[in-house]
Order: sequence, then structure tokens, then C-alpha cells
Amino acid sequence: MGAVEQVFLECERARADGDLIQRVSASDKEYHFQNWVGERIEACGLAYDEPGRNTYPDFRLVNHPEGYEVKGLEFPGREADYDSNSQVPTGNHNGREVFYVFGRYPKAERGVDEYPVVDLVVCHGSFLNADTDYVHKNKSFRGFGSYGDILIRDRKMYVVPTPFALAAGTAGLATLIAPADYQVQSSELVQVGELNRVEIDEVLVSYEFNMQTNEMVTHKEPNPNAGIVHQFRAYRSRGAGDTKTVALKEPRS
DNA sequence: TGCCATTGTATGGACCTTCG
DNA sequence: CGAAGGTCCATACAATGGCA
Repeated sequence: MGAVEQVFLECERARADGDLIQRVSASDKEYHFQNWVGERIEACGLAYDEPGRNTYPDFRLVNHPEGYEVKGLEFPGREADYDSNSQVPTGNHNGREVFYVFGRYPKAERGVDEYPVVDLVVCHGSFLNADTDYVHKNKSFRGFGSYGDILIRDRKMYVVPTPFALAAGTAGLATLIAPADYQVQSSELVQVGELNRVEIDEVLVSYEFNMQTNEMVTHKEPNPNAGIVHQFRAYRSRGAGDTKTVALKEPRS
């Protein structure tokens, strides 16, 4: 069985069994859910490189060319998109397949250090962005301000639609979204939908910011992959909401 | 004078808050 | 609500300064 399949099924088992997320500290907003996913990978017996703060994807498997990027979201809360600061989502990074693990959990309550996973989506990175060529780079320069000593960071903060916003039928359940050509091996996985994402006609290649008018202009070029359809399939764990179908929502413009 | 420990700066991750 | 603006701070990397 493919590693993602194992990880997904274990996540769903843990969610359904009510294995709780443990808050690390009062101010922790990034490790609690990551740790929960780490325990799942561990439960699968998969070896991984320890995630650091600036590693991408968070968990990199040692014996499979595969990695998992973890995103925790409060529920109810922000649903349409998530901040992907300085990291464009991709389905392939350094020769590794990248899967995103989105998990939603209840809003933090004072004095409550354990809480359940409401729902989750494991999706291939290419579902969020099909491109693998773009290389992200932040640049900065000094010289701004009356004294010329202020540094400006051109820090691109990518804001990406969440799979919950992209695909209807994902709320309250656990869903795996994989490329259509991905060979599912586990009989525990039931297909619950097909999702086709179509590439746009023009891609953004640059932008300029005028600091006097605060105008920003973007420049586009024809997309060599215009019209290409990227096909995905949604799966659920057998018996766990496998009659509820998943379909792409109307895209936002 | 080369090595290492310490300090400083840049980068990146992950939310939160406010306003229209 | 969602978009824009903001906060916090852990790390990576660079610079500095003792000291054998």
C-alpha cells in the first residue's frame, strides 16, 4: 500500500476514534496539529526526517520519495484560504511527492489542552498548484526612508484556497485527494468523486509596486499549459461517509 | 592567526485583528 | 465574511571578538 494511503487511513482512524490533539503551550499555534500528524506517521511505522521550523514539506519520508506538509485550521474560522507565506504549494519538491494534510480543530478554549480533529483533507500538492518550475525568492533592500536606513522586505505571502473551499462535500469527514493516475492499492479506500482543475490562459510572471502612488501592476504571459486539465480523485475510508460525494465548487475569480 | 563561541540580522512559519 | 495589515518568534546564516 502506498505510504499516503496508510497515513490517510491512520489519520481517519485516529480522528474517528477521537485521538485528541495535545496543546503544546498556551501560545502554541503551530506544533499541536503537526505533532498529531507526526504520531500518525509514526503509527504507520514510516521513518521520516524530523521536521524543523523551516523545512518543506514538514515531514519527509526516508524510504519513500514522499513528504507531508501540515496545515492546521481552526473551525469554525477561516475557511476560504490559508497563508502559505513564502512557500508556493507544489506537488513535487526536490524529487519528492508533496501531500498536504489539512486538519480542522475547534477554537481554543481557556484551560482546555486537548481537542479533537473535526475533519481533514489529505491532498496532493498539485491539487493546489500544478506548477513545479517556479522558484520562490524573497528579496529585500535597504535605503528607504528619510535616513535611508530602513529595510524593505519584498516578502511574498501566498494565500491559497483550502481544499475545503475548493471541493464541496469535504466538511466533517476525512478525504484523500490524489491525482487520477495515482494507483490506489488499499481496498479500504472508496472513490467518492472526480475533480478536474483546468489551467488558466495567462500566468502571472512579474509585478511592480509604485511607492508614490501605491499602485501595483501585474504582468502576465500566455500559459504554455493553457487549458490542460489536471484530474484528481477523491477517496474516503470505507464506511466513513463514503456515500457522500465530493465535487469541485465553482471557482472564484 | 586560525578556531570557536557569542551576538546580531535576515528569513520563514503561523496565526490574529481590523475594516469595509 | 474576505482582504489587508499586523504580531510574534524560532531558526539559519553572518559578523564579531576572545583566546589558545
